[in-house]
Amino acid sequence: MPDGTIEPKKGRKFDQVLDGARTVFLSDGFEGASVDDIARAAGVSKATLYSYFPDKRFLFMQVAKTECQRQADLAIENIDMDAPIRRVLHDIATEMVDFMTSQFGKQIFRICVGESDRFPELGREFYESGPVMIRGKLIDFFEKGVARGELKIDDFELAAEQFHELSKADLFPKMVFNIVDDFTRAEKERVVNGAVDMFMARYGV
Amino acid sequence: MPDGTIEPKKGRKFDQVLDGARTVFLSDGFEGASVDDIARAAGVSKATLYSYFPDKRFLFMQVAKTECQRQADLAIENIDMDAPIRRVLHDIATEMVDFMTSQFGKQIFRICVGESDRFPELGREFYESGPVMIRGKLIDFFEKGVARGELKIDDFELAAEQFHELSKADLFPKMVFNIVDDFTRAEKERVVNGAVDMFMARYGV
DNA sequence: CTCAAAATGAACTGACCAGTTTATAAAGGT
DNA sequence: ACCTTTATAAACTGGTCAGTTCATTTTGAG
Repeated sequence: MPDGTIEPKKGRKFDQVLDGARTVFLSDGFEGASVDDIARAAGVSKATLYSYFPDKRFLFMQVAKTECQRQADLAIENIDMDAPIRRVLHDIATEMVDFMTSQFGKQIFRICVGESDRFPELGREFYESGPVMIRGKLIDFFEKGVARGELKIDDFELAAEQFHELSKADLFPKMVFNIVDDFTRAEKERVVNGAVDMFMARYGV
Repeated sequence: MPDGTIEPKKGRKFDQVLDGARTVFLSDGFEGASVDDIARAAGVSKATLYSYFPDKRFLFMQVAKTECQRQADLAIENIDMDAPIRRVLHDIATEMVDFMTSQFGKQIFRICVGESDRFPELGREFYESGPVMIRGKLIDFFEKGVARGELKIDDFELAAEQFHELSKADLFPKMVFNIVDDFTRAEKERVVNGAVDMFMARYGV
């Protein structure tokens, strides 16, 4: 039955393998995940898996790349850039915090950091599709603010990085060192509002 | 020749093993380091190693704990807390940046993050002896500033975390994702001064 | 129905590694 | 010199895992 959906890329079970790999890698990390586990999770034989992907590293890179792109696309386009400044900053910071504290955000960060010696290109991949993209969006927004005479910024790049970093205050270390697993909305709001206040105190006119 | 230095703790080669372990763990991570490598690096037989430490995990924890303590002690006591505010903030931020960008700081962070699922207690250990200690010092300092009427702070803990986070802007992601390995003094100064400016804009009277 | 491409499962290879054992050798204090 | 504690080298156990092979089965198109 060759109906509606076109076969996207490679063979029939390509995506199936990718899905299984995503699940297992995300929960066990790179070393922790065995290829047998992945094959089992994907509902596919090991031989089939190896007919699609040359080795474990390649499979891993593929998963990481795909997921990062997906998440970046997802998070970027639901913010009204024309709302009042404090509002926009608040929304962006909230978005970043929510991503960072999500199960996926946490795991992908952990893996990128943990494996970045083994996979130098993985770190770069993540950096480009995460921090760099966010910084770009922030700078665009700052430029509008300056044009409207509501902000005064000399070093745009630094300002963007500062805001990004501020939005992680307190939450990030607790998250990354496994002190706590989840935060309440109130805990996040405290940090987000703190970031907005600080940013406006420094760069508001 | 039982001369000057007293034997500090356990057997003669205890520290020798610890040193070798530190070297190898720091360069290869936990999984990456083989016990044979460690024994070789320590100039000690595997049997000797196992006569001092019950297993690899324990040895690793010992190394991590020792190193964290050493580094924390080292960094804390060369700042003149009674200098002008901006000066003190500048010095503290510089200290933090220098630690973070050091080979050791980078590696220990990478390992703590990468292994924090395998070793939940490791993350906490590092968190307590690093971020928590720094925050404490910062809060002490802020309180003096407020008492002198030079600062105005409502949420001290948040302010400390914000300053800590600000001091890593730009540098931290580049470091942690292996985009760059080293920063010039000027690159660090840019961020440190940015952190001080922002902090004072928000909390200065 | 037929046949070739795709998938299966299970066994297998080769490598690595944590931790143990053993027989042997070096220290070092008394 | 003696004897116990400590160290050594090397072999060995048992386990895991990436990647391969192959004989067999499933699938799906013409």
